[in-house]
Amino acid sequence: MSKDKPFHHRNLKEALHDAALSLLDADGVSAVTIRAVAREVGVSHAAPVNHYKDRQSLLTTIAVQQFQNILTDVEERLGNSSLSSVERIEAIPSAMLDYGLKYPNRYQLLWRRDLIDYADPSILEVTDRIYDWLCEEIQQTIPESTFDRDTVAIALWSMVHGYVDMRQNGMFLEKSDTVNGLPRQRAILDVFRAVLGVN
Amino acid sequence: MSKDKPFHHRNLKEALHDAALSLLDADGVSAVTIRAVAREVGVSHAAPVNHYKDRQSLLTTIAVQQFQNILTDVEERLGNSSLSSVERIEAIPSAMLDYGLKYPNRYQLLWRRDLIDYADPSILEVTDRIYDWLCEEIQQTIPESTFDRDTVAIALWSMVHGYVDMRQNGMFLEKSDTVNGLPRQRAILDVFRAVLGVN
DNA sequence: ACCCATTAATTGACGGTGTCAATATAAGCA
DNA sequence: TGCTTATATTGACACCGTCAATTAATGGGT
Repeated sequence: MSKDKPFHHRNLKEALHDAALSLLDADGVSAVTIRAVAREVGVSHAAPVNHYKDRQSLLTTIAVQQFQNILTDVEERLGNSSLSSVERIEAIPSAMLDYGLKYPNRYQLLWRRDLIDYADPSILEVTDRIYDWLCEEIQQTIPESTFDRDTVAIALWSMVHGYVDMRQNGMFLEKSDTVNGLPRQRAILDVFRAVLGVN
Repeated sequence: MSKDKPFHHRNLKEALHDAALSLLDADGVSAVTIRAVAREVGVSHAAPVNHYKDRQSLLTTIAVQQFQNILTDVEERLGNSSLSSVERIEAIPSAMLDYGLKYPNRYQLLWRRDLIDYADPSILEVTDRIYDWLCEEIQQTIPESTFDRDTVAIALWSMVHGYVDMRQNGMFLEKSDTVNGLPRQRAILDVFRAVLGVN
């Protein structure tokens, strides 16, 4: 051990969070162990307990922050006032698609109910806000649809999530990634435009 | 140790498979450990290695069998000749929905790429056959659609998978489980009927 | 400046896991 | 019978999460 390492780290909590995220991106969620994270930061194996009660607590904190990042991205997209109404509806699906394809390991973590605590109020809050945005935009565009508003929202989000998840599992791999010159994910969204009755 | 227990189990492989499935249903995939399964069958902790190379091998074998069960269910449904064309298309989504809601832990396992080996040829074969059924039925009903056949198939399967997965994660929980007197999953499928252009 | 309560980090232990090597046992066949 | 092979056991190793006991440093009150 280097003699100049101070006993107190001063901001170990953030350092642990960063190290965990880095391990997650590099080697998947199974690599994000309490001990590995501590090792990465250069601290003893039980040090993290002062900042994260247990592994679930650490992973839940990461998930909250990631959902928050997605929400921020969504709100940035919706801040662009030159969008068509259908583009506004697709802001959330597009954000999820982009995020999922860019950070596969993070995306996977977000839906691991055996690892993160969905009862955590802060995670409920941010996912609810994303969902509310989606419903809001749907309501704006199709105020009187043949379909219940929640049904459309759930169907749309489900489709996007299912696509990202299955694709990351290697499903549909033999199918070309592009169809009619467009990426598959674009075609998937086009399918949903038929539901919305807009082009 | 009971003295009458024979050294050789004669069909340990099937016994391990059964025990694993039982643990999976009861306590989730994290409870399906090599040692717990061996314990359940009453055999030493390293006995399973003779029949399953490692944990991934055991879980992959289970996943293959479960996908096979789903395929069998699908083919039984499609054997009913009194179905409308849209009902035929929905045979696979319905089968997945029913399976996912009935066996949440098994369903979760099917999509855990960190636990099962999707490169296994037998798993590719059975998922491909399910996918081919879906494409076949879509082609029968909408031979010339504005959408690529694979796109519709992927979109439909994605929507169903995403719905089951997110619902099991507690998402959409505050939304009523029924809409207009129909279960939510039925409403979701109705949304997709709009895409198919049929009622 | 000192003391002391509080916070933060270390060390060591416990039971659990997967996996491997060495060993023991039984089966099946020549 | 005896030999080969398949199958199961035992024991070890390196991980893991978590906890209790201990040590180190901080910071506020006197």
